[in-house]
Amino acid sequence: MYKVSCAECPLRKYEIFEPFTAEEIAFMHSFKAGELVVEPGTTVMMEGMPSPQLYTILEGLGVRYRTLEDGERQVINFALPGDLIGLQAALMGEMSHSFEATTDMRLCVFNKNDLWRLFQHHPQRSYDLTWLSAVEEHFLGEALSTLGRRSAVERVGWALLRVHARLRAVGLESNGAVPMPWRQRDLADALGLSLVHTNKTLQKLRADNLAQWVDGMLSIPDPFALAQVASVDLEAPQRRPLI
Amino acid sequence: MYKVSCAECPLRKYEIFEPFTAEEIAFMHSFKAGELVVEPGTTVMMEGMPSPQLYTILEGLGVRYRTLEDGERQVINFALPGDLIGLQAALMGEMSHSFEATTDMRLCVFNKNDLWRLFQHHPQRSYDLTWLSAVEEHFLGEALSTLGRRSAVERVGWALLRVHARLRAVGLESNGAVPMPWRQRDLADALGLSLVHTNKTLQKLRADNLAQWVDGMLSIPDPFALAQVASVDLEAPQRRPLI
DNA sequence: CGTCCGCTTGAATAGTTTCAATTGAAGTGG
DNA sequence: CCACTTCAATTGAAACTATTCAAGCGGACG
Repeated sequence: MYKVSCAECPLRKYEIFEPFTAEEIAFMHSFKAGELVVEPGTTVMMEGMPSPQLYTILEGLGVRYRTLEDGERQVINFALPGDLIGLQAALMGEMSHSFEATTDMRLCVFNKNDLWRLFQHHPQRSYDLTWLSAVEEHFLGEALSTLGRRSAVERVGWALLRVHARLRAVGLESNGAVPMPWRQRDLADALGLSLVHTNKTLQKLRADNLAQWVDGMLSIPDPFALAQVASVDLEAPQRRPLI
Repeated sequence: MYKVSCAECPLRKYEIFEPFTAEEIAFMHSFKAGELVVEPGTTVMMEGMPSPQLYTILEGLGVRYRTLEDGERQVINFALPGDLIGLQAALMGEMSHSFEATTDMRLCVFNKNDLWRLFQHHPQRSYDLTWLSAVEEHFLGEALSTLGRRSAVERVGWALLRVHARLRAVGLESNGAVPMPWRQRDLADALGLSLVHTNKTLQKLRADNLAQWVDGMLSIPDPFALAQVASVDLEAPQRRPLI
């Protein structure tokens, strides 16, 4: 664990919209407690457990999931750089889902005690935090409709389009492809489908050249065509990292 | 539209935990813009539309839902007294779901412009708002796992238990029964099941005397038995109204 | 070289949807 | 006051989608 310059911290992204005051920059330095580097497969936060800390993903990809009574797993969503992890634990006392790193990951660590300090002295930042929470709620609502009312092809197509767009938004696209390090098992658990059926659906999309997901890389030759097949509205607002 | 005494406003519930200062009470009076009374079936907020206002349900029951491209409807959740409606529109600019009153309803109206004032001058209240948002996220996660990984009996059982508990929590239980004014169609759309299958599942639960939902009233003779059948963890945290 | 893991395949099964039609209660207009 | 419409709940049967079970394949790794 070591301190890094604020320039490397995603909090800096704010500057695009509104420059920081000297006081604010000083505050953020004090807010950031350090960094955490973890290996693939590491469970960073566990459902039901309290956590004294709050994280922002600096680098790497992960997955948020819940475990059901019968041992089944429901993936809540995939986590990308810029995502905030552990707000629930900070506010509610304990996490309602687990968080696991899928690749090597570098996290920016904040102390949950400092959160209250943020609310007291930085209304703009706390407003943004609430905004972030509202955005999360929005995307969960979208996921809910997908699981509730869509066929396998639509679910898989929707998930690939969303993940692709988000990875592009955080600048992880190269040569028209984005990293997709998760397993078919993860996608199946995210979409409420069996592994077998997810596999067959992926093959269908691959055969029609609508989406290529091979060797941990995903490319979507024609997003509009895939959106058509998956009945997805491409115009829907995309998530953008804030903190 | 007319002003009501603060004693009638749910914001007053805070006093249970922490007395208001004179300044805060004055602030809340200024925050509350008035009241809105609507009839059953009224769409209070529409997905995709901005809204200059923010509501708290004082009385009555409603439903939050999204409409999909193909016209299908996904119920996000059922809304009870104490629930905050329209935070998304206030923060993100537009609603990601619609809100409709199921029964006669009385709403407390706030102006979205005042929200920023809240964040600036009342850190405790804005913290609570974020907390509320985190709780909402928690319950959406629970709904997501239910739709993704559970059978029809489990879904229906889960929904009935949750709604029952929430209605009880806001004091709407009488003679062991709570009001359940929604239609089988609404429940089906909430659970991602067909109407026919929802109907047959309800009948099964009724036959086994696990849940009686007739004439708009719901009673659950033995919650533990139902929780058993539905593989639901009764110990899971319940939502409590905050604002 | 053997084991593990992720991906793939086929066949049988089960759960859920869709279609089509009926009932009863409540509301509407002549 | 009675036909007529409407809406929610209900039923049965047929069709289908997705799950489960079971097995095989290939690459990675010790």
